[in-house]
Amino acid sequence: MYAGDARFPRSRRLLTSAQYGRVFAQAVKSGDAYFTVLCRPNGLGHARLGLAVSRKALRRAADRNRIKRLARESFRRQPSQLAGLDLVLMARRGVAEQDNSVLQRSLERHWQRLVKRCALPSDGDQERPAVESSY
RNA sequence: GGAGUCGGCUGAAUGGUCGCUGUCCCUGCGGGGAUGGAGGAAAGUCCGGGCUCCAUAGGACAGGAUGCCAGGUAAUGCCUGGGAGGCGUAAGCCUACGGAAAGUGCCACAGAAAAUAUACCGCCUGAUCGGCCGGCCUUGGCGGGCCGAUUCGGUAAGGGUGAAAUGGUGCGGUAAGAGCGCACCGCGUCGCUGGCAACAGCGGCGGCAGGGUAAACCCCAUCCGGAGCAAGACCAAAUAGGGGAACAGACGGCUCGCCGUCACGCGUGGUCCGCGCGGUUCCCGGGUAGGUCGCUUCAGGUGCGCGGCGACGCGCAUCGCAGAUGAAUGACCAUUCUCGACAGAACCCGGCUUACAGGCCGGCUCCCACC
Repeated sequence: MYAGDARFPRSRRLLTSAQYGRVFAQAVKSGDAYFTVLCRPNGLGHARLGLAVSRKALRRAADRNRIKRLARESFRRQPSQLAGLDLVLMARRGVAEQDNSVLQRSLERHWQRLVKRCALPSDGDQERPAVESSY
């Protein structure tokens, strides 16, 4: 029963450019034709969502609003397994042509993938350098 | 009823569940409740204002905008009314609608010629020469007509062109012609009348300037300081740095809060000397992240009355109608219908322009039918 937890208050969002910068600096990615989602553990007890929907990807403001609302709605309805992650969602060019149900399925896939991927290296959360380039 | 034209309105509805956000109330500070929450274009950012900061004695130049007249307005490049020209049977629509008798530039092709005014073709009188024809008479002369060539002149009527050629039509006139003369139209100018004016009407006078292009330069008239809410005002961490105060090991001096000497720590170095740096606490101002204000109550909407042809103005009553800030105004489900367009506030207004599935209402015009 997650109904009581399915809210989206201010604490569940990324609010400053510093918070966005932290995610961009070192992130686990998940991408498809519609979205790219960046993810990084935040050490908090809950998840936080940030949106980066550029004017370049979606020309009309009405389209940008629709995508952002859809993403927030999907994020809000996720069970608490996302807890402890900062997420930044970026829209790609083709999104406006798709209808809501298609995009909703895409978003759910992203959430699940990122939960799995971030679970593995999060053992120590020791932020090993991403430039591990192994030859 | 059909075709057209002008103007206005609308922009799926109802219920349930889960959210976001402004305001108010309650609270055990976890939250709960009530209520408000995109547009006619919120768009393009093309004009005009308010507001804020900066600049500013006054003027000139440059640059830009506007361009028939009058009115409306906070203001306009907007709107209303009027005038002129063009289109349409009409309702109605369109107009960058000052100046080409200031100067400069450009004008392909065609055409005799494209702006200088007449050269060329053509037309016509005369002169000379040649040819042909017929007339008169004293047979050798006289005086003619027509055609051709050359030439002195006269012409601007005509010359396939072209977007455009010294205004058009008619009559007279002439060797041929020509505003050469006359009438009407056109143009210019002067006067009168009507109108605030643009302009219109009427009358007189002048035979009459001379292509187009000014969204080519330009001339004339009028207007214009710059930047924009990331404007601007305030609060203000951490870190670094600036200024100041107090305290900080020992000894000595004196004008009694400063000076001098020696110590101390760190760096350099193998070590000494030497050289460089100097601690703690508090305060002050600048300033970054961040936050607060600006931020929605107004050139405000609606109704009624009055003034005005109208845009609009005045008065009274009444209503409170988004205010976010990584940025709210949504998602899902069900039912119904004519299956739903363009599109999302970001300081605020007034315009213009552009986009738009459909639906509704009204005025006017033309045509057809019927009474």
